[in-house]
Amino acid sequence: MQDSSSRPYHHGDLRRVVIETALAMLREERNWQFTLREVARRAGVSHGAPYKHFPDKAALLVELAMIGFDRLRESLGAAQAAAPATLFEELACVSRAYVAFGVDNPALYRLMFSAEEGKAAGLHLDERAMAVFEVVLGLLHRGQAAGSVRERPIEGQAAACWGLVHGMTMLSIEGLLLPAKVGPTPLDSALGALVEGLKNSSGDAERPPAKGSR
Amino acid sequence: MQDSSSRPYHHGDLRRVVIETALAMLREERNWQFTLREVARRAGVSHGAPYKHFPDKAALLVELAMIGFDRLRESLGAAQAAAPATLFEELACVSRAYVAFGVDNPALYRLMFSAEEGKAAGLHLDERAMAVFEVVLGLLHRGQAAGSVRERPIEGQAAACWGLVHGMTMLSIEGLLLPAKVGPTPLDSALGALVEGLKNSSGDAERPPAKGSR
DNA sequence: ACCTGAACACCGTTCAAGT
DNA sequence: ACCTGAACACCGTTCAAGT
Repeated sequence: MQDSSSRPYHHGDLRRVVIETALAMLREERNWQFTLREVARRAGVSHGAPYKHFPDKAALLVELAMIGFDRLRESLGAAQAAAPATLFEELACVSRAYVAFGVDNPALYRLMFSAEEGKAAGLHLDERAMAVFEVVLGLLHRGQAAGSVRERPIEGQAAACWGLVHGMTMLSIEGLLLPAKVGPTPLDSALGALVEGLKNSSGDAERPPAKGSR
Repeated sequence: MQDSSSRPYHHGDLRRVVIETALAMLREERNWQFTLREVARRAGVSHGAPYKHFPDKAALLVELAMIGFDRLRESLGAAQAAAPATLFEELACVSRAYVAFGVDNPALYRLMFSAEEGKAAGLHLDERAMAVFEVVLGLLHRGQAAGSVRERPIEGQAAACWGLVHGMTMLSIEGLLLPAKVGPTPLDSALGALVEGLKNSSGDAERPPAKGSR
């Protein structure tokens, strides 16, 4: 803050600049296949400079993915705060916010789920992903406590929610949910069906699902 | 067939060889980021040769994706043929076959949903994807005719199934369905919840979903 | 008609050298 | 401590030239 103008170029904090430039490029394209050299070009540094702050291009990608998960979780939190009282309405709001995040940030969202590393970068990435998962988990947990969600192992139901919403997001991004084929509001239809399955439908909740359990 | 041994090298039908080499490489790695030059190397031709059969690397990728969709649809068909009588058991079998296909062919599966073209290549790719979607659609259609699937717009419910199964497949491939977090059989749990929502549950099927319809 | 090999413009990554 | 610029090995793509 003090002498930030003393050396306007030769860059005070690359790293932040690199990250923000990359995020901007992800916002512009729908592929996350940007080139490290162009990031450097846009940031106004030589193409070797980023290597003082990231060991790898992969390391930068992991960093971006983690930021993406953080932002997604924030989006979900905001949607949750603004949601109506009913638990299933809340679930619907959060789901819509999730899909909207993916559709608004297709390149970033796809990058988040392209891992291909995770090993060398430790499990920090998976941790961030799990933070998103736990939003759903907490929601269903409250629902179960309140008696509106049926009494089944909760992780399976949370996985169902995540899977459904993630799947709808990816299909939307890929442009595969053509209204002609899939109806005007596929997400709401899908949520409707799933909610019907999660709901503790007035009495017959204790009955085991089927006869051929085995 | 006739004089296939007259020129054993200098390649009778590259194109098929290129495609099969690429498929083999997709089977070995979990990224679809193979290099065209290595395909040529493995096929024993110069790196320029493939360009006589594919205008682009992207064109080869589209071709591979179409093959992938065809194989997926075949897998689903086989699972359907071997499935038990109940419609929801059939749905479960098909779903399990779907996820298994993705988990067994992670690179190919991810390639199939990486489009990024679709424009120049015409809509042939989307057509193949829709053939997969229509397996689900047909299944639910029969279920509705038999009265076991509730009377809602069927495309939305089919979209729900596709979204759920696609999402579970991708999360599985990405290794994000950790048993510790998600339970031992997340797919079955998820299917259970969804099926509960699709089912025409003995009488109360005609009731509209909620009061705040608007 | 099909394939080769040099060529071009580009990458990711490294490393001595500058400040 | 941080950045530059040449260098290396590699790509995708093109194109004259071979058979």
